[in-house]
Amino acid sequence: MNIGEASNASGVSAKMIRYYEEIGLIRPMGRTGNNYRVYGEEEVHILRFIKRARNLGFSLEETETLLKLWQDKSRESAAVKEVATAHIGDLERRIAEMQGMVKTLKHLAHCCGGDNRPNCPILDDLAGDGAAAGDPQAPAARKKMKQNA
Amino acid sequence: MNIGEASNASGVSAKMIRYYEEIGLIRPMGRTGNNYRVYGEEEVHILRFIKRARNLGFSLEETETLLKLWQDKSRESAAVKEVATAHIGDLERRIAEMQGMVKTLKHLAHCCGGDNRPNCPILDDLAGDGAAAGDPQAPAARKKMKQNA
DNA sequence: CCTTGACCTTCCCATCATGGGAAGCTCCAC
DNA sequence: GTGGAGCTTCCCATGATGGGAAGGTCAAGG
Repeated sequence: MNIGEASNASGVSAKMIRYYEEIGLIRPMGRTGNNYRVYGEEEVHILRFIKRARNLGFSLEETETLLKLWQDKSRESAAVKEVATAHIGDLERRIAEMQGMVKTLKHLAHCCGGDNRPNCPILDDLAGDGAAAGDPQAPAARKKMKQNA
Repeated sequence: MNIGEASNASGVSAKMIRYYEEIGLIRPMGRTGNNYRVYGEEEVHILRFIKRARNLGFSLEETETLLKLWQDKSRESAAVKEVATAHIGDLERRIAEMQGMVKTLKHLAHCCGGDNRPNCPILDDLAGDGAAAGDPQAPAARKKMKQNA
């Protein structure tokens, strides 16, 4: 099987298959005399595993961990569950963050006339005219900062 | 005001302030004799606007649009609302996608013993042993593909 | 005066996962 | 043998941000 067929069979683009090989996520494939990579059913299975993990939002690093666990017949399912649970937590954090944005935005959009007049509570909020809800944190190290305003 | 003070006052890192200038999001600042950038209250206000927009998840491109609308006193609030509404839609799409992942993952994690035995439904799912839910789409163009399996 | 160190400058590189595209092969069918 | 689809490698781009080096500047304190 050439890379294109492996791609079709797995749903992973040829570009990504080569990339996964490059970063060591999958083993370098054997080559035919013409220097084409050769794939078998097992490789396709692995690629589908990766694809599925990516579809569930796992990073390539997490995917690698899962892949190794999958191939380790003496794994403990607790290890797998831990990766999954951490990922769930991560997703939920991001979801909550985005939901906060949506909530604020919906409120602002609701208050905005959306007509041909310039007056707009959305811009007012962004400009800080109302009480802005957001971390009022300065980002940089800010260790000593000269205070010579 | 130097860049560090503007950073502290706005919550935008100095690095990002320079970057925003580079990509044209903010106008190049005047320099003092020592080649330091100089900021005033107005610039800090703009930076806070940007910061707030970023906190609400707007891309820099959207932020630029909003910034221009903010500075355009003859804008129509409909234009602002449109940007916000589109962004809300985008966020909701992403939230839904992630919620789908969470739902699947929680189910799988729930079914996983999480003990010292190797047997694991999470890996089984990733390996495609069950009916996998995910787009069964091949990614690449796949226009002609030789089919000589 | 000189040192120290906090600040500024520019420039390059890294992230994360993916795609685009060029240049140059091979292979197959016609 | 020709055309075109497929393969190879290599470089570049994305979006937004951070890290860090190399070097200039400024202010305070010895």
